Order: sequence, then C-alpha cells, then structure tokens
Amino acid sequence: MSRMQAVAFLEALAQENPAPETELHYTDPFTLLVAVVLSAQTTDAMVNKVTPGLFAAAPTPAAMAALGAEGIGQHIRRIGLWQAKARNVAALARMLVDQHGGEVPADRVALEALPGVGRKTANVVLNVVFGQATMAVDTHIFRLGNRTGLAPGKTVREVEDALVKRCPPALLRDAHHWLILHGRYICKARAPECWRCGAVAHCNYRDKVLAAPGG
DNA sequence: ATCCCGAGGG
DNA sequence: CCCTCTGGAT
Repeated sequence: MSRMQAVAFLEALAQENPAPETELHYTDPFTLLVAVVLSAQTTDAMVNKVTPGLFAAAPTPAAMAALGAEGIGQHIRRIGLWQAKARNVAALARMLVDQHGGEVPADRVALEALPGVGRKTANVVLNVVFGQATMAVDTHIFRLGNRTGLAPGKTVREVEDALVKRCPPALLRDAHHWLILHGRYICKARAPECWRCGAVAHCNYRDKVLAAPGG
C-alpha cells in the first residue's frame, strides 16, 4: 500500500465507529492508566462493569494505595486475571505516590517501570494523555496492519513504527482506539466483514479474501 | 476449542 | 523464544 493509500485508508477508518459502547470508562490520567491495566486479556465491557465502583472507592493514587490489593480485589473479582491486577494496581498506585508526586509520569521508562504496565499500556497513556506520537499495537492492529498492507511487520515494533510514520498527526491521537475497534468488529481474525468496512476502496484485502478458496 | 485493547518471567 | 495467569464470549 502506498503512502497516499495509507493516509486515505486511515482517514476513512477515523470516520468509522464500529462499536462506540466499548470505550473504556475513565475520567483522568490515573483512572485511564488503571482502566488500561485492568483490560489486559479481558474485554472492555467486563472492565467497564467494575471500574465505576472501583473509581468511586478510590479515585486517586493515594486512595487506591490505601485501598490496597485486598480492597481492590473486592471490586474487580469479576474480570480475568483479577488477582495479579489487584496486586499490580495497588503497587502501581503506591509507586505513583512515593516516586511521582501522585501524578502519572509522562515518560516511557517511568511508565514501564510501573507494575502491570508494559509497552502497549505505556503507549496508550503517552498517546491519549500526553499527545505523544505513539501507537499501541495489540493483536487486532498487528493483524490488520499486515493483512491490509497498511503497516506490515513481523514484530509489534515494526508495525508500531510503520503506523506512527504513516498516520497523519491530526489522526494520531486515539488512532489506536479506532484501529482496534475496526480490527475487533470488522477486519476480524476470522470472517472479516469487508462489506461494511469504510475503507474497502483503499485496501485490496477484500480481493484476496474473495480469491481465497472458500472465502 | 480459541481468543482477548498484555505483562512478567524463564 | 516459550509459558502462565483469569474469566467470558463465540
């Protein structure tokens, strides 16, 4: 896919809204960070069931640290990996209070040093909160980037770099969010629904699907 | 059975 | 690179 095509592809996807109800619930940098940490290997809908109660009980790093792993666990028992997440969020909140003045750091190294925060979560925070030119690549975006030719790469880093280079600055913020939704609901791993893709005109994957046996 | 808006550890 | 942690949806 040429750069011109890639930009047209991204602009078309930015207009799309496959599933608005699946946005993560948060109100500030800290709750965004926690919501993203909680979302690992679990659906956003499930996370949204527990975050209102959790954030009502502990809206700040200090309150979250005080709530502790036990208290946090009481609120998030319904989501996957909740035991490890409760421990991580408690420790993470404690680190924010002790080492970062109760604020979410605007630095990749500091973010990734927080328990439960890896490259993907750090990229979401850097992009959404601090407006940095980063892309959070998950399995959906990795697949979409390769299959459409938008951002080819054999590693997550390669796909990430390709997307940052090709995405117009105006679209960069939150681009990972609508790319994920597109990958989750339209450009699906199995049975992709090209007929309701807003960017079919800028992608030849539909032709490949139709040409494939049984496609 | 397989996968998920992953991270951490071996 | 591999594996495990978790629950829910498909």
